[in-house]
Amino acid sequence: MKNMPSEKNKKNQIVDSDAKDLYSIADLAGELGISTRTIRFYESKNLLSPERVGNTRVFRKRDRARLLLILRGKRLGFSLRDISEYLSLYDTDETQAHQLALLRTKVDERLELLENQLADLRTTITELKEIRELARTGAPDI
Amino acid sequence: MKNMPSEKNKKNQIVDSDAKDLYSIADLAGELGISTRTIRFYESKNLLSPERVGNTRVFRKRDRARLLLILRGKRLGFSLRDISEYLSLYDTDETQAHQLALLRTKVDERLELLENQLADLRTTITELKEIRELARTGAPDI
DNA sequence: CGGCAGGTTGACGTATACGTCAACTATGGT
DNA sequence: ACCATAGTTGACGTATACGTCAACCTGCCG
Repeated sequence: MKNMPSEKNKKNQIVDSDAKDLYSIADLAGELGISTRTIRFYESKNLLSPERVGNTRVFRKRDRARLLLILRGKRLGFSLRDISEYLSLYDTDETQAHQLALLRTKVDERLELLENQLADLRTTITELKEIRELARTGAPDI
Repeated sequence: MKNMPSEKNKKNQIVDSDAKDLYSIADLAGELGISTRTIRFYESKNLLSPERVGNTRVFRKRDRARLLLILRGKRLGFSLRDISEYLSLYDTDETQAHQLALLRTKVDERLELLENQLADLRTTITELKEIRELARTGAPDI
């Protein structure tokens, strides 16, 4: 992932998120270190549905909280599609029973994938160490 | 007062003010038949204080209600300065006692002014009728 | 390697907002 | 007539938002 323009971040670091209840797209992008372009992209993927005042998006606290969830999900390695499914349950299931079940399923899947990758990586490292040891002791050609 | 561009009104006539709680400057201008320029002018006269989301004004229902009061005051012939004084009391006096007293004072002043103008107009009309009668009967030159 | 999918970003034309500096209109007073 | 005031409006340069159409980057798979 590429770095965002630093002047944009610098411009918005004074945003006091605790006191505000309305945010522009530039406010959120600057605060969270993503581009306005990315926020609009997420909306096009139905991850976000901010209000429009005139033609301009206006975000409420709950939109900001939702965006924070999206970013956290991404950091944990979930796809936007997974996150979207999760959030659509968040939107509709007041008891959150199905939401928790889905979350466990997704987390299990993700853990399994990461553990497989970890095992692969360990295997690769072990094999490389073995090859290095053979090269050092002058053992048979590989 | 000049007419506003009719295409602007036409564009915004579908605004459902009862359901919304946030308005853009163009929303309000279109709905109320004034220009965005005039709304910004009122703000510069401290008659209005809308929120900013980013650099953009966002108006809440109470801002809209306040703007309606301003326009009503103007229709009754009050100056913007009078209206501003009235509204500043509206902002600070929860019991509205001073507000009502000031309103009565302002209305009395306005009525007195209008009644004086009415008396002047009646006098002028009476004098013109007298001159017309003299011209018709051939009485002494004026 | 190439292809694909996911995710992000860029280019760009259009629209609207903004603030500043004036200009215009109407009214009243001298 | 001129001047002052109140109220509105215009011109204009700047900034940012918007949506559309691509392009780019990364990782994975065959």
